[in-house]
Amino acid sequence: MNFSISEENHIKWIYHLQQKKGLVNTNSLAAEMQTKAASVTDMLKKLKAKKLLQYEKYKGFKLTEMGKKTALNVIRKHRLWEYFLSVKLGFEWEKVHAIAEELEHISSDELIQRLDDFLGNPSFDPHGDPIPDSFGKIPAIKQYNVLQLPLNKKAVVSSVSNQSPEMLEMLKHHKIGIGSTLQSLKHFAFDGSIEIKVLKNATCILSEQVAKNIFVYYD
Amino acid sequence: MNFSISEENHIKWIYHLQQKKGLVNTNSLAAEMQTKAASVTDMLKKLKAKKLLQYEKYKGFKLTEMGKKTALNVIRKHRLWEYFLSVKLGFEWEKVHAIAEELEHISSDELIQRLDDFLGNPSFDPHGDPIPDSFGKIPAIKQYNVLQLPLNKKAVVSSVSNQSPEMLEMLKHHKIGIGSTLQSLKHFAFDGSIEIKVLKNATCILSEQVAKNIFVYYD
DNA sequence: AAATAAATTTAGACAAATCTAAAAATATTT
DNA sequence: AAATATTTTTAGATTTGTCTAAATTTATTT
Ligand SMILES: [Mn+2]
Ligand SMILES: [Mn+2]
Ligand SMILES: [Mn+2]
Ligand SMILES: [Mn+2]
Repeated sequence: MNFSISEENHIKWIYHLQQKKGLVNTNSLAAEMQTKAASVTDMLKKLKAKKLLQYEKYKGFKLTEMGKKTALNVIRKHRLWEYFLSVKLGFEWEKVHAIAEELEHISSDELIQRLDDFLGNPSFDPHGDPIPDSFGKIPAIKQYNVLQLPLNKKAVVSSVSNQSPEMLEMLKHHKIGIGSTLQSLKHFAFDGSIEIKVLKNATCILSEQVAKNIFVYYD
Repeated sequence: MNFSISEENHIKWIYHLQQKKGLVNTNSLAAEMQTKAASVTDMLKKLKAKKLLQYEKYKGFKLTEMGKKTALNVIRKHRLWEYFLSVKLGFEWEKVHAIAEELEHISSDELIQRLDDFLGNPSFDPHGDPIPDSFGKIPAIKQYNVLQLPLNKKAVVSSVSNQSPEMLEMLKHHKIGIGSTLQSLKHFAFDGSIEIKVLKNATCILSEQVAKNIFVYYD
């Protein structure tokens, strides 16, 4: 089934708030989406009619299985596009969200499947959030700070928690980016710095201050 | 200024029909866009109010300079996305148009600039249509059939006029695609076939039947 | 120059998505 | 348990984009 942009946005936000707060109510959804409670009520009725939502008036609401599946598909598209914008087009991380907010509503399933493959089936978006697969399954992969990484274990950079220009300059210099594979080679007790090998590139030293912002995963 | 999806689609079609037929009228625009004449009239008034169109009722209409610029920007986005879908994601050519019809309405200018650079600033979309630059200028580059290409001149593949699976199989085998650089080395009078070198790849022979479908450009 | 045909516009309706203001239901306080 | 506050829903309006059917204008024939 195909849903409107507004329907998709509502479903997605209900999902996010359900995850974060356990339950959602009309006012908090309206606040989050920068709309009015009356508009939310209108949409709730529509989503109920489309069987995306269990809803009894005045009693609250929550997504049906189909609603969840729909939400996860929008989230999947959002995060894949964010990864594309960041890794392929070189966008700064704070700019990708607004653009992905539009791109997530492009409807072609084949587009998303091909994009996913083109990107190398990434597990996390540039903010470190997991990317659901085409079944809506969220990868059960843990992220680690690079400082916690076992020595010599190959791991993939999934996110960086500081995206200042200074940090970007440094990462660029070392040819480290989201999706880079690296190995931790040695920890130095003297200053907490670590030596890492960036696969297909050189070995380098990262200060503790830098390293604590870099997160990786491995299987 | 930002325009709605419907406004952008109308502007784009008026531009196309203006180019092809010299002038556009209400009925032909309605037919082309699969809508009704009355709906077109409504939109014409809106576009006039936004100064995209010169329009006097019953007298006809045509785009203003600003209207043309807007149309060319939508066309630029459409064709860059088509190139992306075809060359980067490997879509068959007949599928890219429908998806680009949605993607062309994503509003970020920076996105398009970065996409253009990421794609290597292509001059033609996969159908051989020229891609306007960010000023709306259409490249004054001529395309040639590969059979007409001067010997040893390096040229870039811009389009292929037959996109059957059999043709695709053959091109894939020779590692020829949109954006490939090649040189024509020799013409054989016996059967009209040509020997070409695909840069960074091997030399190969193309039958006249294949070659007549391949178009290239050079500067 | 009428008469007729074709193209275009208007009038009025409808669906989607939103809003404000008022009413109704539920929750919290006294 | 009343009174009050909060939350949610309804009623009715607005904007955008579309439609059908009728009216109007322009073009083409007789
Ligand atoms: Mn969105
Ligand atoms: Mn994100
Ligand atoms: Mn379109
Ligand atoms: Mn095209």
